[in-house]
Amino acid sequence: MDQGTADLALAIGARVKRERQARHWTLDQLAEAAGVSRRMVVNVEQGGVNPSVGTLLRISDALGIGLPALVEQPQAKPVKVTRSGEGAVLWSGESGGRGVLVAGTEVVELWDWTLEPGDRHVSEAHAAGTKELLQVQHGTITVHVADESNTLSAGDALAFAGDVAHSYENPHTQPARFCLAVFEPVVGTGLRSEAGRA
Amino acid sequence: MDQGTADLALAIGARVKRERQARHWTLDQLAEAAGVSRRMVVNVEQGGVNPSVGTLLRISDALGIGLPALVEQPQAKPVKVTRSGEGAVLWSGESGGRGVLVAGTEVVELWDWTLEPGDRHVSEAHAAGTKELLQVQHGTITVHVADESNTLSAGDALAFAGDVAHSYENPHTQPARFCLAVFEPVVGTGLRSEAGRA
DNA sequence: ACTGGCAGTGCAGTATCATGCACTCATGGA
DNA sequence: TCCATGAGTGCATGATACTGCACTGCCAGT
Repeated sequence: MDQGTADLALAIGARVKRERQARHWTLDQLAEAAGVSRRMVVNVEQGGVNPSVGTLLRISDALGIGLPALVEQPQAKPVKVTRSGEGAVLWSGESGGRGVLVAGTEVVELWDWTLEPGDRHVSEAHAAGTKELLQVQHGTITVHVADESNTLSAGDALAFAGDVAHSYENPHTQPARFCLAVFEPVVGTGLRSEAGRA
Repeated sequence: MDQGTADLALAIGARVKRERQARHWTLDQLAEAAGVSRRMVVNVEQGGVNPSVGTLLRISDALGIGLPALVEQPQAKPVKVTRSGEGAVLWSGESGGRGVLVAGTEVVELWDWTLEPGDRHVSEAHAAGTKELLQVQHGTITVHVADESNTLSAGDALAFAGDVAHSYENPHTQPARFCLAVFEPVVGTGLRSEAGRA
């Protein structure tokens, strides 16, 4: 392993370890979630090996971060100004479904959504960097994110980037309810570092 | 090599070949510039192998494009589904209550908490700036933050700073359940970068 | 002391990445 | 026709990524 590869391996390892610990995951949990051996997770975290992209892909997948983010060389990123995001909008469907903002601070919001059968809520893309996390409490909903649709039943959860157009839909015959956490990065004041296109 | 890895290998190969041909380089030229064997360049271009990051680093270096640009997934999938029962259990009480991480990204986590009668979970103070938002789905819980205690019933919600010691408790006779969103600001070394969205 | 649970190491075995060489095939120019 | 150049293949070989297991050390709880 040459010098450049060794540096990269160390940087990757530091990121993996950091992300794993931020989630309070053990080595075993990450290993199982990623489908690689625990031994390999240790090796990668310590930068002691030159892993294949397949291995890194599985790890980055399990962590929910992009592979490019994992392999970025440590260097200053260009600062990108993001557009202003629209405020959260209360919504109600014609069948009685509604989205209610139940708690919020400047950067995080927690919503309680009820979708009656047939209800559908379409959301514009939010500010860049917005993340949404939801978990279904009962019923079944379908979430569309960027050409992709995911059907979720009670207990299922979903994490996705809210900076693309997305929608929630209840195409079934039973009412559905889910909680939704939205994180919008602060724009205007803070500098937000975004991975720049090379 | 699994399916995801194979797809990625093909995408990488296509990019390498395109970049090489755009420069009117022969296989030998790229191989020598990158310091890898010509045989390996061919294999990578055809997506027939699962190369190590070291190899890809040398190739991306020779081509003058960044490694992240090479490994970007064709259609980035910033969506992660957690199926019911798949979440990592952070805490479980002796009566059967538990806290399960159902969805999370780098900065936000969504938890599904169940507190059986008598259950009590005490949390250390998190990093400065941490915010927690929760809403009770059913039952009644008492949340202690700093010196203050709040009793919440179904539908009630609470937002508070998580950077002080706090605890969740169910001193009643019915099981309780609530969803909890945690936002942890990143105060680290500045190593963190945001995943570039494709 | 005696349990877990987690982080990390050591080692043997297997899969495969990666190399070097020899070869075919196609193109094009003298 | 002969020769040169570049793309791509088949194969034997060495290096190492990756796995699984056993093990140590550490810490918290009882």
